[in-house]
Amino acid sequence: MDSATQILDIAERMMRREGYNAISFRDIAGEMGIKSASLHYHFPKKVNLGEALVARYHKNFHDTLGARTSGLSDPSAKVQIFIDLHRSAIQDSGLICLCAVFGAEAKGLPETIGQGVKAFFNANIAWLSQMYRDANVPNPEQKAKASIAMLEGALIVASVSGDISVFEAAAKFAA
Amino acid sequence: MDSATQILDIAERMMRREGYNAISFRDIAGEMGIKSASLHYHFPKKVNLGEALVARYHKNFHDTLGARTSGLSDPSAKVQIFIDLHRSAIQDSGLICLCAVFGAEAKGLPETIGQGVKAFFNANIAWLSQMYRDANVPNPEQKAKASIAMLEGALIVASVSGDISVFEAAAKFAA
DNA sequence: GTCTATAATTTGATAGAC
DNA sequence: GTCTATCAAATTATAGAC
Repeated sequence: MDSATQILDIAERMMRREGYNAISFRDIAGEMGIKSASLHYHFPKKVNLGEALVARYHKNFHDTLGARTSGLSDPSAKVQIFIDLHRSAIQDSGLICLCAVFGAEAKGLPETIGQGVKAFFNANIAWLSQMYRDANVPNPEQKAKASIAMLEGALIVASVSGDISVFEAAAKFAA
Repeated sequence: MDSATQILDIAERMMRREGYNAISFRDIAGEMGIKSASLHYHFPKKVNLGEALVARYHKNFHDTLGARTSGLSDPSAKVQIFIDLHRSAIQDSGLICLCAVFGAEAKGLPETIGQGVKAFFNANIAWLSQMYRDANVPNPEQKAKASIAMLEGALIVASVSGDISVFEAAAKFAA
C-alpha cells in the first residue's frame, strides 16, 4: 500500500475517534513508523489532509453504496443497504461517521472541509430522497432529511453510550 | 455576573461552535478581556472547565425543561417543549448541542467529560421514554432513543448545511 | 520518500506580586 | 481575582541532505 493511502487510513481512524484538532501529524506519523516531516511530502498542510479525507470518504461511501445496490431493483432493499453501511462502521470498529465528527467541529475547521461535509450530507439526502420516492413514501425529501439526521446522531449517541440499541432504534425508523 | 459564570458562558458558546480542542484558555480570556492565567483561578485545569460545562449544560437543560412543562399534563405537549428547546438553540444562535459536539470528540476527551455526556443522553432518553409511555406510544423506549439521535444529528446536519428544514423534518418525527 | 534539524507559534499550566 | 512573567511541551511547517 502506498504511503498516502496509509496516511489517510490512519488519519481517518484517529479523527473519527477524537476529532480533527485532537490528532497531530506526529500522532499519525508515529503509528506509521515515520517522521512527521515526511507527512508534509504527501499533504503539504493539515488542511490538505482534511480535504483529502472528506473527499475520499465521500467517494468510498458512494462507490460502495453503488456496488452493493447495483443488482437490486427494490428501493426498500437499497435503503437497507444504506443503513447497513452506517451500522457496520459502529459495529465493526466503534467508529462514528467522519462527516458527523467534522460536522460537529465544522465552524472551527477550514472552510473547504466544511464544504466537503455539506456536500456529503446533501448527496446522501438526495440519494435517500430518490429511494423513498421510488418506494412511494409520502414526503420523501422530508423523510430523507430526518433519516440522515437520525443515522448520524445515532452513531454519536450509540458510541458515547456504548449501546448499539440506539442505532437499531434509529435504523428501524429509516427503513 | 461573576467571572466563573462569564467564563462558562463564553467557553460554551465557543466550544459548541468549534469543539473542545479548538478552543484555548487564551481564546476565552481574550473575549473576556482578562489574561489566560486568571482562568486557572476559577478552573485549575482545562478538564475542570470541560466537566463544569457539561454539568451546567445538563442542569440548565433539565431545569428549563422542568419549568416549562410544570403546568402541563398532556405528554405530547411536553414532548413539544422538549423539541422546542433543541430548536431554539440552532434557530436563535446557530448552535449545536454541547453534548453532540463533545460526543463526537468523546474518545479523545478526558473520561469524566465523556461520562457527563453519556449521563446527559441517558437522562434525556429516560425523560422522553416516560413521555411516550404516558402518551401510550408503542415501544416508547425505542422511540425515545430514535428521537434523541435524530434531534442531535439534525442539529449537526442543519448547522453544516445552513438549512433549518433538516431540523424541522426531524422534529416532525419526534413529535 | 524519508530523514535531520530547526523555526515560529500556540498551548496548558505555575509562581508569586498586587 | 487578576496581573506579570515564565516555562515546558506540543504543533504546524520549512529547508535541505540522503
